[in-house]
Formats: sequence, structure tokens, C-alpha cells
Amino acid sequence: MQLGKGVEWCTHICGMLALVPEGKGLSAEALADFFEVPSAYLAKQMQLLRRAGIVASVRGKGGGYRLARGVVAITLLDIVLAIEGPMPAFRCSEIRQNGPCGLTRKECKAPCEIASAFAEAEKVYREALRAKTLAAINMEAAANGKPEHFLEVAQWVRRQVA
Amino acid sequence: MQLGKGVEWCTHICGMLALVPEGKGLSAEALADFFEVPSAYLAKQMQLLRRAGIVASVRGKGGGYRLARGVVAITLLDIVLAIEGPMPAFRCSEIRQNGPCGLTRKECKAPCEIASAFAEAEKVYREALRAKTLAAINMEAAANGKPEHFLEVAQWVRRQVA
DNA sequence: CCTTAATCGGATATATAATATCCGGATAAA
DNA sequence: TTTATCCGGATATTATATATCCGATTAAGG
Repeated sequence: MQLGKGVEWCTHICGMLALVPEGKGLSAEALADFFEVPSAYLAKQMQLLRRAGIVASVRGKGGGYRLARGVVAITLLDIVLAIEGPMPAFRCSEIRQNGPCGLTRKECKAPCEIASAFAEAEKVYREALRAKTLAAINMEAAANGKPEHFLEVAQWVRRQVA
Repeated sequence: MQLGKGVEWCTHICGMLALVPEGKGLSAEALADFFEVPSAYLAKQMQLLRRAGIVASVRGKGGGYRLARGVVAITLLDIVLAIEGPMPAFRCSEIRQNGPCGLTRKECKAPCEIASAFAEAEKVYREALRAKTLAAINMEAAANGKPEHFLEVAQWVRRQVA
């Protein structure tokens, strides 16, 4: 029961894309260098973000990725769903319909108590992630981190988009 | 981000083991037949439950599995942790320490804001599962299901342990 | 118009984890 | 002694995660 590395990568990356000036973009190559992750694989993850409408991409020379909407409108849940897909963690294969005492399909219109319990847990999990916006993450990071580091990152971004 | 099939199997099975009379047990083979799941693989999962202290096993002829403690003392979280292990779903590889603006190890004693947010979500997820005992699950199932079905299952168990 | 830099989509390879099976040894009941 | 059962390890198979590569497309700049 593990989230892919892409979730960690893309969350950090989206936080950084918030620093990209209007009309500019960061290439997948540059992003991969910044975090020392494999660029070709990262590009795949960025495509998932793009299809989910979280980032926008501009092709061609000088192109790259930027956030498709404001940091207050992007939550951790958005990113997780984009990378991992919408399927819940618990898979119900309806084994109550199997075996010598198996129920009929008709008797199983409602989900079983076990599936319901896991669905409930997944719901609070997702709500917790939905409650965290990129804005909040960046705010906390700015509050906890050293100002020098923030400046360093901002300058690196500036160099890339220059 | 998927839980293994063993989680579903073992949760249903633990619910059923509650019906096993004192001093008796159900064999892995019988359990596999009841839910039509592969017996050899199920046996592996049962071993995980046993090592976690959720079920107890008796070897030799007439042996089998039974719950190691009462249904009020077994939660869905117990079962999930037994099968999936204790690792959280989100893996933090500390990529903030990588690349041109990477932080030093020393600057990263506290978890980053992203890791914290995922840990928080995981916490509420686990608390939701911890709040669901086998007793509660079985109670709900008894309330929602047909009495005939409950009887049918109880009789099947009785035949197996006879 | 041509070159260059970049994403896009698909195809493919590799590594790791999930799923599944098998066997020999231990144990206990009949 | 035979039989049924768990135990542990080894192994095979399948699926998923990770990673790479390439041709097509697009846009900027000379």
C-alpha cells in the first residue's frame, strides 16, 4: 500500500511552480535537475498533472510547465488523484458472493459492512488531503524555512526562465 | 496505491472466525473453500495474522485457526497493519536535500510540510480503521443481513469443526 | 525557411512488488 | 502408524511501478 514516487516529486514541484512568473514555464529537464530525479520518468508524471488540469504546458522553444490555476485552488488530493488515479485503496471483490454460503448478486446491491468501513476511512483520508492547498503548504514552508533558502530557490527559478 | 487482496479476505475471515466455538479451529483449506480463494496463498496471509497476534493456530489433525482475542479487541487497523505492514503510504525520500538548492541533512531534522500533511491524512485514516472493531462489523452485518444467511453460515462452521 | 528547444504520445525495457504454488519438516489426533 | 494440519522457506508467475527512448509536433529565433 504505497503511493508512487511521482506523488512526492509532483507535490514539491507544484509548490515550486508557484514561483514561476506569469507567462513563463519550467522545462521538465530543469525540474528533474532541481530535484535530481529521472527526467524522462518525471515527464510522464507531469503529463498526468497536465491531463488533470493542474499544470499547463507550452510546447516549443522557451516552453515548459506552469500551474494551470492558483495555489489556493490546488490541493494535495488533486495531485494524488492525478498521479495515482481515482481508484480507492480497498478493493472489494464481493467474496461474500462466493462459496457454499455465497449470497446472490441481487442480495448484494448495497456494499457490505467491511467495504463501507474502508470507504469511510478513505473518505476522511481524502478530505484531509483536500483540506491542504498548495497555498497552505507554501505558507508553512515559508514560515518554517530560512529566508536565504527561499531566496536561493527564487533566484534559481529566475535564471531558468530568463 | 492499493491494498492487497489479503486485507479483504482476512477481514471477512476474521468476522467468520468469531463464530467458531471455544477450543475449535477452522483449517486454512476450509476457509479458502468458503470464500473460493487460493488456499496456499491464503495460508500465507493467515500466518501474517498469527504473527500479529490476531489469530491463534493449532497444528495437527483437527487443528486450524481461531481468533486470539475477542471481537471487541480486534480492529480493521489491526488487520491492515498485519497484512500490509506498518509503513505509511506516503514515502518521503527527502528530495528537498537534492539538487542545486538542496538543504543540508542538519536543516532537515523536522519533516517537511508535505510529508507532515500526508502523515496527518494517514493518521485520520488509521484512526477511522482503528475505530471499527470486528464486533461492530459483525453487529452491522447481523442487522442488515437476512437471518437465514447467518444461520446457514453458522451451520457450515459447525459442520467444519465437528 | 531552417534550426533549435521543448512537449506529446506511444512503445518498450527493467525492477520491484503482489500473487500464487510447492515441498519438507513439525505436530497432534485417531 | 497414518492422517490432517500448520510452519517456513523456496520458487514461480503475474502485475505494477519505475525508467528509457524515439518519432511527431509545436513554437521561438536567426
